[in-house]
Amino acid sequence: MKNPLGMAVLGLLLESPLHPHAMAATLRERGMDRAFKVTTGSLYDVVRALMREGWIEARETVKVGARPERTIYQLTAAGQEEFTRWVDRLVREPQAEFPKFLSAVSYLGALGPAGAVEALRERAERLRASTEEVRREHLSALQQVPRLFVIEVEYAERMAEAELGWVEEIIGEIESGELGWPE
Amino acid sequence: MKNPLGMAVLGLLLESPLHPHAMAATLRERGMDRAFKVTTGSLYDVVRALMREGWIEARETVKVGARPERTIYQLTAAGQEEFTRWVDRLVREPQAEFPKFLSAVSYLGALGPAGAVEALRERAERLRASTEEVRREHLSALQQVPRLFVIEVEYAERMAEAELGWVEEIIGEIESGELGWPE
DNA sequence: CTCCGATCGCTCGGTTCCGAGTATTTGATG
DNA sequence: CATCAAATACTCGGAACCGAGCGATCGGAG
Repeated sequence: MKNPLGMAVLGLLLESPLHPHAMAATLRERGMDRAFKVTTGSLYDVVRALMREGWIEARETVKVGARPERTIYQLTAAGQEEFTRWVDRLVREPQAEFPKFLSAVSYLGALGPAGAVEALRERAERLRASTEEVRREHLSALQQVPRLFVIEVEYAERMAEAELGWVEEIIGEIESGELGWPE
Repeated sequence: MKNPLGMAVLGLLLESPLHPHAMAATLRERGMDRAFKVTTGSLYDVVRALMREGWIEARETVKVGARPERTIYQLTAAGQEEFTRWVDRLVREPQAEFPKFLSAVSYLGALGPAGAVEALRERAERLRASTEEVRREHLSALQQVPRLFVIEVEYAERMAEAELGWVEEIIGEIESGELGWPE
């Protein structure tokens, strides 16, 4: 049980029992698919794993018309505890992450000064566009729910700003020649 | 071919032909295992995939004593091109990433104000310790190689600082009551 | 010279991931 | 009322991932 989507499922079931499809729909509605990778295949795997661990249980299986059955799951007492432990652990312990940009920057030299500037500029542009959109949605979300419920967006925005700042700075240093280009 | 480890392999082979085990060793020596997830199993899978794509080729298979054979791989012309394209693409196009902390922050509310502060404090502490260590290694690396070759560490440090700053700020806002705790 | 731990180099196979596919129903449109 | 896109709900199997394990060699301590 390492997939954070499992945590998201527990978090949702804390509110009310749901069937997997509804979980995915709810996560997307609330924009939580920015924080959790919500893919249908993984979702059903994760739900099965949560069952194995005894953190959730099937409540009923409903059949409406000739559609596929919906199995509705609910949290167990163990699942409630686990949810809190899970959140706590992930907040407490920084995990080694491997963002793709970090990999790419390791080989920035391969692009040559001009190529690097060009590519970084485009990244900066895209970064500005997407944070602009996030900010807009964030603002409108704040009209409807308390700040604590969308606090992760503040974190995401802050990190995006930091990245953008760094990218712009490096562009400047390449252009000014301050960042030497050996070999 | 999505695994960034493939890009790392191409990057290494740009310098000289190597066998997989040597690739892993080199990546670790240079501290690149902070930017790439280097696991032996995946490495051999990735090398096979690069072969399939025609970006690398087996150069020779050497047998020393009764040890397992070492197959030495080298870059093809197509592989060289692909390497640059790969770096360029990852620099240009921000990818949706799902850091675990972002997931956890989405459910920060579950910890309650006191629990959240406690957990965030510990994270801050660990963050400070690990960045301190990275900074030390970075400084000593700079004595030996040009800045461009370890530029990714500057990025990592910047991002770590941003995260730490945010965490400390939120701790403050929880304690001051500025961040309300509904429900 | 004989252990023993470290290093060398790779394979194996169980898990996890995940998108394409399937099959139905609902709702809107002309 | 016929049609078609969107929503409903899940299954399936190939691909990717990755750590434990394996069998050998080397270097040094006693």
